[in-house]
Amino acid sequence: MGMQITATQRRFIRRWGEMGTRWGISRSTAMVHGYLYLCREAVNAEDICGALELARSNVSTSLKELEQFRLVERESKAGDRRTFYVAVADVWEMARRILEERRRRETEGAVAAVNECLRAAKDEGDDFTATRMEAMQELLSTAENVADAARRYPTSIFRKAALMGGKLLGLIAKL
Amino acid sequence: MGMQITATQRRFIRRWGEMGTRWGISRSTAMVHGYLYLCREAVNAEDICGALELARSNVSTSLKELEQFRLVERESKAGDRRTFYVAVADVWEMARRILEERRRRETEGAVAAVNECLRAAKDEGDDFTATRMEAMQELLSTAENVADAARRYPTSIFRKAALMGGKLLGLIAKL
DNA sequence: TTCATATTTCTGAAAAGAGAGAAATCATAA
DNA sequence: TTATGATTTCTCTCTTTTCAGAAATATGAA
Repeated sequence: MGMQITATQRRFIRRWGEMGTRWGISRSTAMVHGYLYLCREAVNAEDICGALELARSNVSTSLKELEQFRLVERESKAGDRRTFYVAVADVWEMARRILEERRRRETEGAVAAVNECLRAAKDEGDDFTATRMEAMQELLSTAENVADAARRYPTSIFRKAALMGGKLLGLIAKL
Repeated sequence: MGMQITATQRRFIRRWGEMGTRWGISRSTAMVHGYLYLCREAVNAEDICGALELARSNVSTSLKELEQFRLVERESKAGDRRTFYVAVADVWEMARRILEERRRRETEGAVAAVNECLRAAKDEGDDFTATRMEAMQELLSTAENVADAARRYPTSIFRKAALMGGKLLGLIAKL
């Protein structure tokens, strides 16, 4: 008994899928996420196929990716061998997890790679190049440190910080 | 007289290009940027072609995209009709501009689209859907507000904030 | 204006990515 | 353990993106 979606929900999901493509997430994956976000209770993969008219395999792959992002959670019902899925409902937690996973994918190995080049440039006595690479290196590792620190705090802080917006920046400026 | 690149620089540029693809920037575009970042002085398009072995057209398109990101600036030399290019040298300013342009591309029109769906859901009396869409809407518009605020502050603040890292979050937690 | 050269846009081919369906694997009730 | 059905992986096709080369356009000196 999968949720049958209304035209409005379909429109939202389609939009969400469209946005996903611009975020480096496949359209199907983002649509599956959009659907789950609009579901009241956990649904199984078959339900998703029915509602979104996607191939079963595609839904499977999408769910796997969403689990990597930690945007959906599995659930099992007694006497039912199928897996059910729910989306993280809190949008701030959602945003945080998306950003965290993206950061991970996008800077994975970068620090090490730049470091390697940096050492080579230094060995060759190419000061200018070394300086530039050093700056890049500092940026990348700071980004990693910030992400690490961020992981240790509850979502509520980010919500607070975001809602303070400019005021917070003004505060920092005075430090 | 374009700069001839060393093996180390080539390695760095190749890496940078690779990273670019994960950031939704084409390999060539990221490579052109990497090259400019390692240049001491402004270079022209032909130089870039020579150093990176890319088609002239490709370099042209890449430079145009980099200008959209505001990562490179044009320069003209007296008695030379060609255009010369330099990359923004400060990595923090660079990061800020990349994030700003990405944010713009990735949330462009999203608030309006979600708002439209939200109104429809409300009209239909679908409270659950409306609530979820409202939350999403709040998130997206807050993101836009933060970005707007961020644009008004100098780069130095972000560097400061990033280097404070976890300490800053701890501070906010106490507010 | 004309010529020479710098730059951009157009076009098509090659590479990468997405997604459907089939085949294989895995898990659980009996 | 076996049978049944859920899930994942594989493969092939279709779509999208990237990028080289050609054609068109723009710019500036004479």
